[in-house]
Amino acid sequence: MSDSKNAARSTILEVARDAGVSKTSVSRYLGGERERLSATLQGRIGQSIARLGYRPNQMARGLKGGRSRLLGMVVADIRNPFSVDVLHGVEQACRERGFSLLVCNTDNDPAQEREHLALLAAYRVEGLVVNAAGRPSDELVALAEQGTPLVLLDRTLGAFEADVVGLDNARVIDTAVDHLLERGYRHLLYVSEPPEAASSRQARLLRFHERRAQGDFDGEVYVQDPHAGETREATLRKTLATFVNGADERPRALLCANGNVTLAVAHALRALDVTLGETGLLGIDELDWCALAGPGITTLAQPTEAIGRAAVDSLLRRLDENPRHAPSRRTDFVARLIPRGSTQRPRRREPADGCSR
Amino acid sequence: MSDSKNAARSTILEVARDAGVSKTSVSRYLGGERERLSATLQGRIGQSIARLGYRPNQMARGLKGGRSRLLGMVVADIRNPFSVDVLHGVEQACRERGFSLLVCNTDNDPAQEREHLALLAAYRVEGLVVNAAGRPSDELVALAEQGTPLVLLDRTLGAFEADVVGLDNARVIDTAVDHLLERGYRHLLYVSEPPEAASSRQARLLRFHERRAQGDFDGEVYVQDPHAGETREATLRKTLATFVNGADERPRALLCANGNVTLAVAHALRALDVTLGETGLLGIDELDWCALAGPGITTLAQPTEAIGRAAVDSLLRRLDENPRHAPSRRTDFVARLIPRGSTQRPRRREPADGCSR
DNA sequence: TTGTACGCGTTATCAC
DNA sequence: GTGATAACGCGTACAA
Repeated sequence: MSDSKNAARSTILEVARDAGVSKTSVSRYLGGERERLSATLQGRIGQSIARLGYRPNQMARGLKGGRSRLLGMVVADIRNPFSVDVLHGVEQACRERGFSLLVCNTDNDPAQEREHLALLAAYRVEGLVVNAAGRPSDELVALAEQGTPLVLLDRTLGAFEADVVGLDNARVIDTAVDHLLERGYRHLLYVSEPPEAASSRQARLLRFHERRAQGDFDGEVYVQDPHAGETREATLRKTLATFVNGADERPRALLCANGNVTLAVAHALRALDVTLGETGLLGIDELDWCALAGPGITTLAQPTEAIGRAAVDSLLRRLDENPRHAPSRRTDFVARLIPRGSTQRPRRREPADGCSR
Repeated sequence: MSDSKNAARSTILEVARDAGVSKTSVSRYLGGERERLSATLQGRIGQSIARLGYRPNQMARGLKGGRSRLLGMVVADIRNPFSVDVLHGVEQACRERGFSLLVCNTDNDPAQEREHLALLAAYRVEGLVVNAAGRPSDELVALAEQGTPLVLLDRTLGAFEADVVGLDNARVIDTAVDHLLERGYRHLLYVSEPPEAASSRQARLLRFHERRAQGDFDGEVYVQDPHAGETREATLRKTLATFVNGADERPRALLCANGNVTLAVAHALRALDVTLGETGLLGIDELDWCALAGPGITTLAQPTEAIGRAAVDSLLRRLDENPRHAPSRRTDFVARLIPRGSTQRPRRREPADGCSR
């Protein structure tokens, strides 16, 4: 359109000169005080801005007012669809509230987490959404002590004081167990990733133990090998084989603690040629493909986007508060059951037919 | 450890005072000129930094030197696993090269793309990895003209001059078609999202047309309804039903242009109770669950992380170049075939057995 | 209604 | 070796 030269970034001063006004007027024009300027000036300034393709420098802006308009998010595993969905919610909420989001992925590595937190601190983010692995790092504690509002996603961090947004973990286990019992399964194997690393895993596991203690069903627990690779797959497969082919007569079902586990278990069961439904399978976390595997995998869907939005809400609320050290809040969500074929026991029990669908 | 008060962020000046030195010395200490300081000073400064928990303000840093050490990435759809994998590669490469990454998701919305680009410009990112939807926005052109190095991911943008990193689209179609032909399929349906929005889609589609013109097989093309929802599913299902149950005797196969299409097609085929393998299915893009659906879905896996890293490499290389307007480079990658059951035609052809596996 | 002057935290350029 | 001082681009009292 205009003859925008291949010039470098222009500054507010250049705009001012071009329009024949002072920096202040330009600044006001940009800062929402447009009404206080005469129509003449507004026109001239607007023109100059357009002609020069001027963009205010957010760095300088943040430097002055101390408000970076930046929020940070630390994600433990960006390749986990659940995390991405939550991230998506966080992102949208940020945009709506006029903040930008700096996203960091730690790949579940404490070292990377430290590094990223330092970075976010360096950019003076005004708040932080953290989906952390393991114990709170020093960096995180330091940030909290400096008064940076913090929201923990999904996992609490020991005695660490901070707002938490996540699932009602006891309730999700209850829903899962109830569904399985209702469908007639009486011998359950709960498969989880190592619970040490995340409080939500602990909470779910704990509840499973509690329910088992009530005596409605036989219950076992298998904690996955933390080291990825062939070995893990093999051990899982072996464990599942033992469970599935167990001697007892009670209908058996698997309960997967999260989406990753569901994926791994589904692979293992497939390798073992297990018929889903006959052996029950229920996974926490809904995934794109759950309807596609065998007769469909029953899941408990978390309201992922809502969780993300709630995290931002919680953050901004705290940003507005004066006594920054108000008691920490906890926001719990409830998962929604999506019943599919994997928890539908076959009517007749005639194993003669080799057909596995 | 130390008595870190709940104080606000400390500045370089405070550190200087605390250590009884000048800001300059502190700045040198941090800026890699540590050797030029006496051991005494180094000690004092180090202590003070630790005691005050000092972190340099990246905003101020960027303001002065003009180097934000920030790279930007615009992702068209963060919920697409392919995008996330590439992002993961970009992220790692950034870290290794000492840059931070500002990630923006546009949800394929040009308005959001504009907004995000403006934001990235405001933060003075030194380079941009763009996975854009549709035509180049003014914002993008403006950024390019200002000399911000740009790398386009997967899609070129018309006549727009910029480095491009992506797949060799002709080759991936060749590999796909060759595999299907080799497996005996002779009637192919190519399913794609609307090609207008992305050059890579166009390139693949074009190549499919070219191959069909060679006469080795019957070929049809179905372009998905761009509007998501029930209607799209229904039309897709109907189209596939017509194709699969077609009168001709030639073995039929579906070729899906990308991961999203594969997912949609898999759902539709399932609803239609189509036996995979008998009707072939091959998808571009590898997904977590491809081994789980029916007999497994054959895919062509893109080297996603490598693509991400290559994008950053290309970016940084251009950052170092003096004649910023060097001819634009193109980096092409090759997809890897992962054969599974969905392209394995059954040996015997006895439709009497109702078993679908 | 408009302009001047200062400070935000940092680095770079000088002097000492 | 070390330290004062001037930018960097912007917002904002304050003065006019």
